[in-house]
Amino acid sequence: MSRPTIHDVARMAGVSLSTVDRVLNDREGVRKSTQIRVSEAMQRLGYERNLAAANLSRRRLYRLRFVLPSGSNAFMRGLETCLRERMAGAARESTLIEVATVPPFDAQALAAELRGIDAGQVDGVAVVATDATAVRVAVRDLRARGIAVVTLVSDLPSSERQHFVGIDNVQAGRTAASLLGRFCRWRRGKMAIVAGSMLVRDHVERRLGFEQVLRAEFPDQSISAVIEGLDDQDIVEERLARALAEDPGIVGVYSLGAGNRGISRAVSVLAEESRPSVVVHELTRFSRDALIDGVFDAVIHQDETREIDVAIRALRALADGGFVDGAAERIGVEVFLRDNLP
Amino acid sequence: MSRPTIHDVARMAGVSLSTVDRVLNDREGVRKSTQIRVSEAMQRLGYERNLAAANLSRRRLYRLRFVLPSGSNAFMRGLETCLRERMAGAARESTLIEVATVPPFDAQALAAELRGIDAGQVDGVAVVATDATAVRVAVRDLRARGIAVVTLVSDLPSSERQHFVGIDNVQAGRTAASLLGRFCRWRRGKMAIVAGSMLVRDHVERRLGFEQVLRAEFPDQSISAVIEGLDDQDIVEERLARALAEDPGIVGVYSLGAGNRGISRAVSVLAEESRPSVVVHELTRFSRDALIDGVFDAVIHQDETREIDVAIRALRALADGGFVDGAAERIGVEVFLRDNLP
DNA sequence: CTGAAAGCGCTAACAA
DNA sequence: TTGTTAGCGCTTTCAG
Repeated sequence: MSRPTIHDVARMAGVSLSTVDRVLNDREGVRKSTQIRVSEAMQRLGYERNLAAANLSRRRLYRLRFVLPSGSNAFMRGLETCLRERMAGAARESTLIEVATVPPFDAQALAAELRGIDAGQVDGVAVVATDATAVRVAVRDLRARGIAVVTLVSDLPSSERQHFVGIDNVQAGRTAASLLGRFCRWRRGKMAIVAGSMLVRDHVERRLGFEQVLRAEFPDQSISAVIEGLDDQDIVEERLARALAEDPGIVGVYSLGAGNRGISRAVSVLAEESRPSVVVHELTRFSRDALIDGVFDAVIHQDETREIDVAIRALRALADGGFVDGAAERIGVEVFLRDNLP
Repeated sequence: MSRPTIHDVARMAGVSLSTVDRVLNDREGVRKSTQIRVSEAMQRLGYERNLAAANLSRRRLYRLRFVLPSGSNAFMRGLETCLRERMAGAARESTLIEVATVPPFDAQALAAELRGIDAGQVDGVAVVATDATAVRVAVRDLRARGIAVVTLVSDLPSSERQHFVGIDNVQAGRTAASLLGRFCRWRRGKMAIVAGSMLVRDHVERRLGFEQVLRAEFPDQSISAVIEGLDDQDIVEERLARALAEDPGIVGVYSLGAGNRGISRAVSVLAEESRPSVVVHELTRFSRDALIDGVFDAVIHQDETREIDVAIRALRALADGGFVDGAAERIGVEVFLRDNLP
């Protein structure tokens, strides 16, 4: 037969629909004894609430707010585009998506934005976190106001966010080393790391993973000093070009932050046979082109479409008082070569 | 405000709810002129039907049948497990999932199974196709009976299946070559291909992609004759072991079918320094272990969880007369190293 | 503390 | 050809 409804439960427990509804949503005003009777009836019938019907009746609207860094970072703009593309579909599933942007790396601005979010307007927030105390506090306040919070792409450990939607960055770094180490086996030398800033948690973790694996598995390769490119393509280009010119022993480059255009330019001016192997992060139209042109060897990626979908599902579930299935909603570290591009 | 409902449309068009419902579901019995009036009202209001409400009213149940090969193939068993894990969740979204298995590579058995599916019992079918005319015919009949059909993992080109949920196997082969070519740059030699059977379309495509890239990008490496292992671990082991023993020039192995346990055993008996680089397909607990032990270098994978989810979404959409967003529901060729394992 | 009744947006008899 | 009415499973007043 079909699934039991509150009618079945009501009949079995000998109460009215409203009473079943009360215990179902544990509202107050039910005598302990009847509450038990109803719960037992639910148990026995294996009752499960029909969420669609409940949402229809309630005219439930999930109001979600995404807070992203502004600026030219191609990955973040891609995330935003993807989010906007999801809006129409989400509306059909009664969820309203709004996007707010704040200056990147600016903890105060981010905290202020979060503080401005009203529980009367918003049910859940997904935020690309900047790792700072002010932000942690702001997240706690959101939660205190009953708003669900997940972090996206960049986590905020030991905060009260309920879930993190993003990749394991240590793993990403390890993967980069594993690739670069194998790619460079035929010519020992130095590996150059280009980072945005060692103040950002993701970058530190990626570097850590990279160095772990390179040292353990490819001891013949050494690591040259880290180049800080501040995620700016021009600075990246200039500093990497200088490093490559000064040290012809560099056979591999791992860029773990943004500024792929700078990497590409610095490498492609070299004669083909003296170019290092290159692994970078995030598949964008720029890194894609560089991959196709053979300037980059591999791109480590996180699937932004999936991240958005997971964040939406997670926030909806949390807003309903549910939980997130970590394993099913995991975001994996993806590897792209020229040959498996989407 | 909130979204317009049929009430709004009815009022604007000056008709009753039933009439709106009639044009909405283009049922007959509506005068052309009123049908136009109603459609215009919908246009003007930007009306979109609330699927959840419609399904509630209709007590809609999506009945989906998955048809998979039986046997010990670890990937297929993984698919089945994953499917069974989805059942409970699917039930909550009013979709009933049933699984049927048929002997692998047996087109007649598969066709018979499909022929036995009753439109009164099933709304959509996902099938791991065996490429044969009998199957194509069976698929056409299913469609003729009004049942939605998608192929899963293995496609059935130029059939009437409405969508294919699986990876691009040529791309998978190219990716394998790209990896193996780069991994073996330090020691030229031969690449051994281990296939299940060249009668299976996926395997042919993977081989094609592999050879394309190897020849174009790594002309120093040559390809030794294809070893047919019939997807059986013991046969695979024996034949690969013999090939490796007879030809010490083999520096790379690409296994594009099943039988990973056989590959692993044949390789791991060799001294570490004389082992070839190995790339195989499908992440299972066996290939995973081999990856961790350093016996395999990379695994090309298709995400079965995602495949199941996409197949379910696709079939539901098709059963409602909708369509599948190919780009959004694409299954990518994934690359796993020891370091980015889930 | 508990129940009756109306309604969410849509569909499905049954009349007219 | 069109409209009325009674639900789908759940929530929400408002009485009692």
